[in-house]
Amino acid sequence: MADKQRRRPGETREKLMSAALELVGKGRHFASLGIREVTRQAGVVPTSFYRHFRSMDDLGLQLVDELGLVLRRMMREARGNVLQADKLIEESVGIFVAHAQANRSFFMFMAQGLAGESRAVQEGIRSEMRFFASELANDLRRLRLMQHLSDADLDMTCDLVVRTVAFSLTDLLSIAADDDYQIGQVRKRTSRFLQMIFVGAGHWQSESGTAL
Amino acid sequence: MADKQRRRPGETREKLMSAALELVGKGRHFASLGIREVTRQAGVVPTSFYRHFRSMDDLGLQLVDELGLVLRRMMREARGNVLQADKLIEESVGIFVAHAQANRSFFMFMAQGLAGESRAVQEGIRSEMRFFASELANDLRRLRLMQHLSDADLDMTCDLVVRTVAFSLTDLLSIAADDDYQIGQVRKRTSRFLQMIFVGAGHWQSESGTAL
DNA sequence: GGTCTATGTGTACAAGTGTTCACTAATGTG
DNA sequence: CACATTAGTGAACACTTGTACACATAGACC
Repeated sequence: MADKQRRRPGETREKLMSAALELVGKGRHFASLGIREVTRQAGVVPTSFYRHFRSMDDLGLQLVDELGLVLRRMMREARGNVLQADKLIEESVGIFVAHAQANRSFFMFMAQGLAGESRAVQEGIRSEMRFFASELANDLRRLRLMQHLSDADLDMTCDLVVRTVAFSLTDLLSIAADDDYQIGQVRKRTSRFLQMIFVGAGHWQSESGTAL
Repeated sequence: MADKQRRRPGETREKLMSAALELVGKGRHFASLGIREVTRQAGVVPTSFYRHFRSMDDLGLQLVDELGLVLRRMMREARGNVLQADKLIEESVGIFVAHAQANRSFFMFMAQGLAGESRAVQEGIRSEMRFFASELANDLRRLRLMQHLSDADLDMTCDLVVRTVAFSLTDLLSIAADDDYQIGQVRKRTSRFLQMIFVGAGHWQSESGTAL
């Protein structure tokens, strides 16, 4: 008979969230997942779902929270590894790509959620991105970079940077996970995007009312 | 009795595609739509679906084709209205926003498809964006702008521009369709993004190996 | 030890799903 | 006009779906 043992508290909850991520990782879209499908993937009986989540949207929201942790880990590593700016951009993009590869499903979920079905998930991810951008702005201030920019302009720049990197996700996740050549291409292209943005930021204010 | 009259050829096909778009416009995600649901919305019997599409993915692909037409119309209008560059960026962004508002569902479908479930749809949309970017590059060449950039660098710049605008879609579509103030905000922010990119492009090459 | 709560299980059901089949009417082509 | 093709219909199928209910057990607390 199936055992009704109580395992580690929250174990089933994690299994359900992982199961959803696994399905997303396999190419499914989160919006198309059903409760039964997720519980099946998790090896749990359907009714268990309701012990932890009220709906799939609820599960999505909790995934966003975990996504926040993943992003924060990534930020911490980036801050540790690129203290003195030299190849700052390449390093950061490299770390981003590495994390995106290591947590492919999570980042797929993020990319999906930006235009997803649940308004709340959408707003959650957007909010994570805002936070990320504001942290980036703080780091640049701390490193005394781009000091000629007003706070608002610096925020805008960082917003643009974060968006650009986020968009690279769709490139990154659309190629095979082990296609190192293409991954390198994405990394190079993303780096150049950011370089161009920073060149623009470096020359901002002074001519923000130029032609074109 | 239900009439089995044959209407205008392709009428049901259009009704089905419109129905899918309507559902997307109502906030649903394309990946979560079912055949029965779409046919119901179209006011057609489920079996009719198979007369025109082999699956929902197929319908999605045909929507991408139509999306291409919408984008081309937009390009044509932009080319007509901003011939001599002055407020080029603001004008173009304005036209984009206007079209996005007028074809909200279409652009929602586009935003969803970028990280959607169907690989083919994904690739189709990406391909439309590439085309758009290359057309933009041609226009800039024609206007003798950014002539100091190599072809590759110009292509990269236009790619970045198109991505930035595309990302604005998620902003635009997440706010109410009649919230003119917020729409204005998005337009302004997008314009400034593009300005910064073009400032960067304007100062490229000369210092592409700078610090940072 | 008794009781409460949280977490697990199995069964059940009505509703919705994708797809197949046989049938019918309108249209285009000879 | 005859006829093949196209585009519509309704009924039926075997599954899957979300959710409700009753029940079991482990651990926490008194």
